Amino acid sequence: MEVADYDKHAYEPFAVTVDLAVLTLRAGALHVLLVERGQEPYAGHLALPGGFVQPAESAETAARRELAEETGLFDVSGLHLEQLRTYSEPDRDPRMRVVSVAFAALLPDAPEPHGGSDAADARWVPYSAARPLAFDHDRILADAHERVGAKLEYSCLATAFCPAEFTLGELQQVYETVWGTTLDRPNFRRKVLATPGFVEQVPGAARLTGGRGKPAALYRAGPATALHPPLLRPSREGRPA
Amino acid sequence: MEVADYDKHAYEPFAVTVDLAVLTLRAGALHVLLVERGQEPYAGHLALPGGFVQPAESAETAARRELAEETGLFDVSGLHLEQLRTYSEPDRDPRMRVVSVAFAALLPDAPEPHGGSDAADARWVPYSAARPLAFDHDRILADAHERVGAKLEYSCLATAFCPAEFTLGELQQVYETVWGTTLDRPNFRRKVLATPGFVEQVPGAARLTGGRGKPAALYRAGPATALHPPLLRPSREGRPA
DNA sequence: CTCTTAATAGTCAGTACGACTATAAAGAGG
DNA sequence: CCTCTTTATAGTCGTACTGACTATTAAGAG
Repeated sequence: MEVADYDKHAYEPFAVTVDLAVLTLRAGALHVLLVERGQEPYAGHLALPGGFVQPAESAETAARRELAEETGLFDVSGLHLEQLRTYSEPDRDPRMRVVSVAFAALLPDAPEPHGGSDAADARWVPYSAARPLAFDHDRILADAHERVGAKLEYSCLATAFCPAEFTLGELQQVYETVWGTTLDRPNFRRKVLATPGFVEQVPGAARLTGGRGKPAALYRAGPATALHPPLLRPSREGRPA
Repeated sequence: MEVADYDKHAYEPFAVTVDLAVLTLRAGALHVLLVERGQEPYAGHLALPGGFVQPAESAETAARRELAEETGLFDVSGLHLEQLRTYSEPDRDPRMRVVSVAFAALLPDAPEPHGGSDAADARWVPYSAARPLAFDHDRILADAHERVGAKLEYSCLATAFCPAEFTLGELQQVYETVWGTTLDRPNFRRKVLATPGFVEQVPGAARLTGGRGKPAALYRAGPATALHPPLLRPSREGRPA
């Protein structure tokens, strides 16, 4: 079949890429993985990592491949990768028509990327210092942040930011950092423990959080994926007067 | 600049399409707009309407254009159109590599589509009778249903299914139909009215819902877009024992 | 005129949540 | 060694929200 006949429409080829908003927590601050562009346009600017989708792979597969290439990680199979949305404005790349499928990825720890061939200069940048980015990546990054913040409310996604075993204080830090708020510690604890399957206590040991204070019990992620009822962000649009 | 040099990757062209899951409520049942395919593959099968993205338009623009063409509607500017996700599995179309950006659209009333040139046979089909569809459209439709059901929980989207003026009973029917549950009427009413900006009462008249019973007050959509706190679906994963 | 239907008003108990206080267990600094 | 600080954990209390109900009102059907 001739492609031009397809469903009575003209067939127009597009370049399809993936863009990755890879988020992690380092030293209590949200960081995003960025690469420095070496070519025009936006040479010297920071941009989200990404690349072309290959002929035989899906956008999800391409996203995992690019993630492995740019971070040097090899266990990309287990981590959380979420399709954000697709950006297709005709002028978003000045050179040609590029449709980009954006993903958000959440990493627990933050190894400094020892770039593969691809990303000699990929590095973690604090979220607050990430702008301005090349192309429409500012918007993609903002959308990723908003999506992750929203998903924390009604899913167990927060554990994706934590190592295999973590304390409730660390889990709370995830919420506080992504939401940019502070939470009441006893209330947070009560809420998390009251949600069946969110976290499970590791029987044996307790960990010293790195320094002072009473050692905290260790937990690992439970089998649940959704939070019922949700853990809502404070403030936003306030209560009815 | 030569496209093959773009960011050290090979440039591969893809066909980019939009697929539309257009939902409405007719006679208390969820319906979806489908077209009958005239060509192979899947000739004679039902499929979601859609088409190619043109060189100068975004996927959102293409979705609105296709929607106008396939339904014969002209006021597509005001209705709710939401990007679902992008489907890019390499073998989703047996003919060629097609990446499709899927949208969910919500229509208030349900005029029988008087097809433009494009969709001589576009028609409303009850959601329960919609499968099997061509390509991976079963999955797209299911994703659209799930997304719409989830958005009803925390957004004011339900009014998009209703005409400009509606009764609380009609609004409740939207929730019940999309969620496939029944809701307690007084509780639903209390919840909706307690959310500021969700609905506003039309001062003058009351409407007879079409037949029996006490006439209901008319409401129109308010300025709010989000529900705080959300209106959660019942059941799902039950309460902790 | 009565029955049915649907809208609206109101009650009540269980639960969740925000704000708060109290206690326990570690390190830091004298 | 003793105390202060820090962090984890336990518990309290009042308000708001929710689910399950009952009651009343206003229409059409027969």
